[in-house]
Amino acid sequence: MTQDAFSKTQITTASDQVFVDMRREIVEGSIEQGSKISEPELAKRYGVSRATLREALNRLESCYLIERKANVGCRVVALTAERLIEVYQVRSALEGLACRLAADNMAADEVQSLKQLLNQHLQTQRVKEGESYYQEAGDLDFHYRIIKASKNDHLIHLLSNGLYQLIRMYRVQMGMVGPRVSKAFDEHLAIINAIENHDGELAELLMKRHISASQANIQAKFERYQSM
Amino acid sequence: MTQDAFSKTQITTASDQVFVDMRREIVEGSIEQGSKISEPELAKRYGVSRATLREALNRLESCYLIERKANVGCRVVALTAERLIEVYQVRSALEGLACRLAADNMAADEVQSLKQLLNQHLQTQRVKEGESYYQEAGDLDFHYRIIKASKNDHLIHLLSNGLYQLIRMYRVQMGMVGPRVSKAFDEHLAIINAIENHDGELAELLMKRHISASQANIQAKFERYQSM
DNA sequence: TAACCATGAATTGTCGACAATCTTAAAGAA
DNA sequence: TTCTTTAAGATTGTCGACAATTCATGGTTA
Repeated sequence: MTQDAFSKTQITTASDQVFVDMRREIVEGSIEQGSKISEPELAKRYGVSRATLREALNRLESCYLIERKANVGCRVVALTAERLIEVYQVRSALEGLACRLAADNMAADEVQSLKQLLNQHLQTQRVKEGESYYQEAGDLDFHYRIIKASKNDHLIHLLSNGLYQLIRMYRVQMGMVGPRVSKAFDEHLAIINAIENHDGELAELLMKRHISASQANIQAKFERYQSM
Repeated sequence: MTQDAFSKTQITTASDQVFVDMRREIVEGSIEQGSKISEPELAKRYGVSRATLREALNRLESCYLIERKANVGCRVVALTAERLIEVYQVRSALEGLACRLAADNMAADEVQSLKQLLNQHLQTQRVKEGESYYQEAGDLDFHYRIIKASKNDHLIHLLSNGLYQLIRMYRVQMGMVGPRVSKAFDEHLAIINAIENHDGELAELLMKRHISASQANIQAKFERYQSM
């Protein structure tokens, strides 16, 4: 079944629940990056059998949060500078594409709704000065809307189920809060304008730059983090 | 474990074997596209338990060859025109990126080796006139080398484990053999030249065009196929 | 007739136990 | 000492059975 990263999807089975729980714990760092995973231990902790746990592990592997080796076991993905660059290169290409498609497809009222969302975020931001949660959530929300507007289901799945948890893991564990708030807002605005004008080429370019800026930001933080 | 789509990776476990076997059968159409999958039936057929089979099913889902619904079951992916377009849009973006990175990274001797491979394919092509297998394999080989030359492991995984089996499925089941042989060869050559000159921008552009041409080709075939 | 509800069959999800493999640590040889 | 070998322990892979859910069939009612 397709587990969406953003909207709350229906959780029907026990392995669904374990998957969602573990995903959160890994992204937030409760389960440490790079650490070995013991199946018997985790199965006991979540109160399920190993079969159920392994089902969840398989899905976590699909979204790149853990790595498996046959007859050896699972390990939580390790956050490295190299991987960060790799992931952002892919993200840039895919979200650039999504943005171009959105510019082609998005109807006028959808654009208006997106603009409204952005203004709303700005207001919330002003009120809750310094509070980082809203920024992160707002940013995610903005990107997710554009991704969905691409109307390309395969692309949507690839980004929201495949890449975004890993990206979030870097951001959360690096404690991304930051001075990029207002700048990011301007960039978002420029992207919306390009989409509104159905200028796919420009929208793609702007999105790629926006993501590059985000990468530079997090990368700097990562290097500072590693030198400690 | 990471199952590579091209190079023959070590098969250690029973579910590995089932995964590889089923993958081939799905891609080649022995297991019909869109058909429902019965776990008990297939488990018996492959001579393994359901647990082992389900492990394989999970991996097949990761490379987009089957789709699961909770408490309902699995279904082989259905080949549709819409999905074909979606997949090729993603492929274009990702392989364009790979090609650009390859142009940045590839050493002179690697480029030479790739050129040699291409010439070799041309010769084989001339000898085995009309035989399509070599063309298909040659094309795959060429693309795979460039993908690997990107040196971006995440991208490599995404393409070779994620997208290529699905693309192959379309190509195989549409019976792609065809008049694009010599044209594709010229396009490949132009791409290599751009890479050799470390002109990443051009290499990316040419690769995207090459893939677009390939898409147009298979799409036409698909529409002809569907109208029958 | 058509729509709706039981009931049973079949399928998927989950469990605990066994087999195969890897890891660790101790014992022995160079 | 250091490297190799071996045996015990622990971990993963696989199996068959049970529980929960869905699907198909037939019967009932409007």
